[in-house]
Amino acid sequence: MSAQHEDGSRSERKERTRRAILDAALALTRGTSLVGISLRQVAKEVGIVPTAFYRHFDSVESLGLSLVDESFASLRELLRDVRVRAPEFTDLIDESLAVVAEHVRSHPAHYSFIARERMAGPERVRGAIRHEIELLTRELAADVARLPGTEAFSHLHLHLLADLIVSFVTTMAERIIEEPAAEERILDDTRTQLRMLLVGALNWKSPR
Amino acid sequence: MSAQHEDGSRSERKERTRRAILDAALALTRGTSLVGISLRQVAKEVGIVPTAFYRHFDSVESLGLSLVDESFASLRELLRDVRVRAPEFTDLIDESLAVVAEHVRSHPAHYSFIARERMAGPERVRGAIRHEIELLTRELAADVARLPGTEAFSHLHLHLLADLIVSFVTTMAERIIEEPAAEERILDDTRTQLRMLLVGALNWKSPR
DNA sequence: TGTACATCAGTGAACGCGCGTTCACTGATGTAC
DNA sequence: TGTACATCAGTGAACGCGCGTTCACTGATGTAC
Repeated sequence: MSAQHEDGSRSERKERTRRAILDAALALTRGTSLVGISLRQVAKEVGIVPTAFYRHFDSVESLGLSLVDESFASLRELLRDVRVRAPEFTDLIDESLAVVAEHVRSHPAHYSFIARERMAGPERVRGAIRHEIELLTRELAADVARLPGTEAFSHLHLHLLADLIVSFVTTMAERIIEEPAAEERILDDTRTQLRMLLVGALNWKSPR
Repeated sequence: MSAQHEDGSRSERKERTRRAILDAALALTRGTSLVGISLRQVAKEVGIVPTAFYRHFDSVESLGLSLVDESFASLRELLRDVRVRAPEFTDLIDESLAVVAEHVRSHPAHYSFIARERMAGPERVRGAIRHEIELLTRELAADVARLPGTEAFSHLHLHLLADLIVSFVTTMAERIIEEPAAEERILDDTRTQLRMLLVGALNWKSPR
């Protein structure tokens, strides 16, 4: 009856419990924040005794830091996908957004976790998210620099454009998560907005 | 020594306590969320006994709804300011942003409250914020429709442009709150980004 | 292959603490006459 | 203006509950010989 009677080696079973803890935290924070849930709620959801939690994480906060790592691993995967597939796109904006929407659909918990904890999470979690977004923006700026039409952009302006795109995609992801049934409309709207933006940006020349 | 010995009529003193509760909640949620604080913490901060809280609010959640009302009253005031002063602006973007920055500086707690609770607050608080943002976006769309250069915009595209501007200003406000010392740089960056956007939007013609 | 021992994920009792909420109360302020 | 009563913001004791964390433990799995 006890957990020890399940399949797998000891380390496999430990990893499975760790996974269950991470998933339980993602589920429980839906509609609240890490600061609004307890270690005991997580343990109960997983089906372990509260003290067993400490075999995997020091605290709910350090569990949160692991979720930040995971979520950004999935975002990097997204960026890699777009980068690899971009050369074959006939409409860069349209098809890039479709890839984003697909990722949001397959990792909704990660995207909404980041959206929530970015502003309201424990201090160290907020710091980790801020840092990861900064890295991601820099990666994206390097990608944008390879697009035709951006030759006249200064380093700063490339960064600002990348930053704009990140905030667009963030907003779109938040909206899809909030109202998944409206995904198509949200995609249409964001596409229009990005076109509005890029028509401007690509006619732009950095001063001096 | 007791609270009853302070100045003012009974209703004035009640209002003063109510104000102190609202302010205490704004202070305590800095860096967390309404879901991360307790009624007892608020009462302790104000200097009243926990049960006295109920003379003013049913729960921390309904206190949150009052804070949403307050915060959006301050945002509407901002919008009115910009609207009234816009005709005399020589540079619309530049001077509108300066007004926003000024408001963020004078009501930082309200802006950061909205930024935090928008994604992570109690369900009804999130709903109230979503609703207020929708109303604000509609107001802004009506303002934008009066600008020269927007004649070719459809109703939907006016709304999308207004929505873009709201998300820009939101992002800028979040950044100023996060790093008040960098206000000047953040303003410069946002100004550039808005120009990038508006150069595009004003060259835009709504299809059909 | 079998045995003896080490490891360690998960258990369960116990702790002191802060929580939201109830209730009957106090005493200054407000009001009616 | 003075008196008698009503109102009501704030008090303080009490409640049962879930919290994070400690500790000694159990017993299946892993390892060394």
